Amino acid sequence: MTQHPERNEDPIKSALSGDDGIDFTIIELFFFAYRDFTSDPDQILGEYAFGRAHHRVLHFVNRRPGLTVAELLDVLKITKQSLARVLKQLIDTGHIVQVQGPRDRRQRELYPTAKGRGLALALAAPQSRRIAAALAEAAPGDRAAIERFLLGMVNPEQRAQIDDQTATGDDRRREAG
Amino acid sequence: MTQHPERNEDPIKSALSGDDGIDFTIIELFFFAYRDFTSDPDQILGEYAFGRAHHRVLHFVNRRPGLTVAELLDVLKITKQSLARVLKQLIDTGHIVQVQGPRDRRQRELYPTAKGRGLALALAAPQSRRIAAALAEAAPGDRAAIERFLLGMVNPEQRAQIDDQTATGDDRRREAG
DNA sequence: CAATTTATGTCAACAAGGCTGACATAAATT
DNA sequence: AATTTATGTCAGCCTTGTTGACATAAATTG
Repeated sequence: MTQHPERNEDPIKSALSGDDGIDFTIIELFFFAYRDFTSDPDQILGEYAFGRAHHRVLHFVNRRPGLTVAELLDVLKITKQSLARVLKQLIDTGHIVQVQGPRDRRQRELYPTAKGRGLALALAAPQSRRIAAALAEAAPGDRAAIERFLLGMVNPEQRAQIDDQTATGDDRRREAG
Repeated sequence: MTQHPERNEDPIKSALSGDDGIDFTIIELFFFAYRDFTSDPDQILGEYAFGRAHHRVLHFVNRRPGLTVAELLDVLKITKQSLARVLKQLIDTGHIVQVQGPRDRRQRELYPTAKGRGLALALAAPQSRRIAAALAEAAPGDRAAIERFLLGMVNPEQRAQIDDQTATGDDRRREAG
């Protein structure tokens, strides 16, 4: 009985902890890890007057060249208008080009240019280095466990999409890990 | 020689993949995992007209009751003004109370109220469930590997801060796997 | 062929939550 | 007494998300 009954306005002095049945350790680690992970490309983006929104668009256009605007909206889960602004800037600055869809000429297939590819690689490099450093201390087999965990954190409906994506010409080092 | 020399404006048709020396698999998994992880509390927050900024403040005030405004700014890595807006709302709605610092009376120690504690728990619950589900398929020892990895993703200077935090009355289940 | 649906683009307006810079106050420190 | 520190607050700006409405061209359907 360390806790007295308290009025609603009273300060609670005890820390919320894992004892409350909530996995605060991983909740918090995930928060800090992602915060620093996304901070890596920010300096580079600043030089181009771009933000994280540009980074995400550039990333997925490089990962899935030829994807349509509708597909990109679905991956990013943002609205058309939010995408339009940053996409326009990326096109105007020559990082991305639009190609009329071959089957359906209403569609606009999005491709990176050499410039866009270069920037995407430059942005991903420090993130990849951070990951490599974090994995350097890991035991063999940890990579697979970490990938399983991260995939398990994704909404089930979305997992197939990611599997497709990563299976399409992706990281062969997973096998060699 | 599948690639011809290209002009800068030409579309690049090949997908960026792990072959480029970048760990795109984990970069992307991390993106999707975090996106869905943060989406969990959003419905609840909507009912209170709160956003993720409120969630973060509420979370850390519950995890470290009595922390000062300056300490909170340091943890969140945002500016005083950004914090002021959401903190004021959380105080006005009775989720957080300020207590004059006992040693230094300029300081404002931040504490959750019963209401604020309740909301913090409600917000963390679906996130914890998601983590538990992702870990359910994991092998024994995977949790430790995942925690090491996530901690390894955090900037080294910040790690001590997190260690302190999670060591202070935190998740004992780490021992029990 | 005409009507409808679809993929995209665009305009206007708005909100959340970051940011900076400036200034005020009270309390601690020198 | 002067300075520094912790906090609060005002004004204004930017990015990136939102909604709703409308335009166009192309595909699809009746």
